[in-house]
Amino acid sequence: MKTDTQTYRSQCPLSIALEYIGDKWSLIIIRDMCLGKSRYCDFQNSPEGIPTNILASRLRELEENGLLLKRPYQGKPVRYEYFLTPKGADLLPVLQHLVRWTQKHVDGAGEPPAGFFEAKPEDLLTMWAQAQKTER
Amino acid sequence: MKTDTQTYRSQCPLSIALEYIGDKWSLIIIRDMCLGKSRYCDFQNSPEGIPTNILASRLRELEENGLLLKRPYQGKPVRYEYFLTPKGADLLPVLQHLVRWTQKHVDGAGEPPAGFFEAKPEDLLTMWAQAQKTER
DNA sequence: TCCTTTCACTTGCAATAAGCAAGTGACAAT
DNA sequence: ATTGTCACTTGCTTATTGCAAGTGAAAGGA
Repeated sequence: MKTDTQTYRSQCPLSIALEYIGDKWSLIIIRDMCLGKSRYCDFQNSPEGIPTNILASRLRELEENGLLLKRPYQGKPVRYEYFLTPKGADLLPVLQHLVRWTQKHVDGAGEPPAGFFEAKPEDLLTMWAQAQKTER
Repeated sequence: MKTDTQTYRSQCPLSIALEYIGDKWSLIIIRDMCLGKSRYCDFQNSPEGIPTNILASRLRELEENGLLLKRPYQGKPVRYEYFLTPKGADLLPVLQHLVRWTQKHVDGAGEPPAGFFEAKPEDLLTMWAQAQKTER
């Protein structure tokens, strides 16, 4: 979770992954970003209804952990937009399998948007690529 | 989660999946079962050190939700062993992608056992197949 | 017989996290 | 001057975690 001398509960790569995204909300935010959402209020308006204080703390954690970046899209009042890093975007295959799993095993689940299963992590990095450019 | 008139926080298949396994421990137990563990004390002895009360409640939930079954392997004192149903075993691809993700993005993560990435959900159903047979 | 162990849990309790409602500060629009 | 929006923060209540200890049934040994 932290950057150095991190103390994971075990070295198991699965367990480590769960320390990053093993909760009820982190992957919901990642999903929203995969679907093109990028602002605080976009995340708030998702049907699951994430509490606003939890949203703020999750965005902070995900950023600290390198899964997403935020940058201001306007000054005065500063407003941020969030976008996925490669580390965050690489969770897309996990989301895709979870969606498949639900569709196979749970009745009454909804459909993902068209093209969801065909998407690749690289497709999600437009914003990240821009940020890399402007950084030089 | 429940069997009828279930009330998920949304119809999104990802969100529903997280209501089944979106916490820090459920997938750890599923992982252990994928690795051939089947008894309470096996799960307890895993390096992550799951608290025993949480283990008991997770096993109960996972069984209620149809991801695993338990059956006595001895009477007097009754002792149970747990094994995956197809619904539980089908989470293996999710575990595999999470492991890959950690290996790619997190330094110092351990290696999964040999053959882990080649395994398929069907390979995990020996016990389940037996249970189906003895049921008739 | 009595004592010690093991297994699979349960119980009690303190600490942490989640969830709800309301508030805040910067600005824009009316 | 008032209202509204956005991106949060604060306060508080409830729920979940995590730790330690306890329980009951039986097996094994002295």
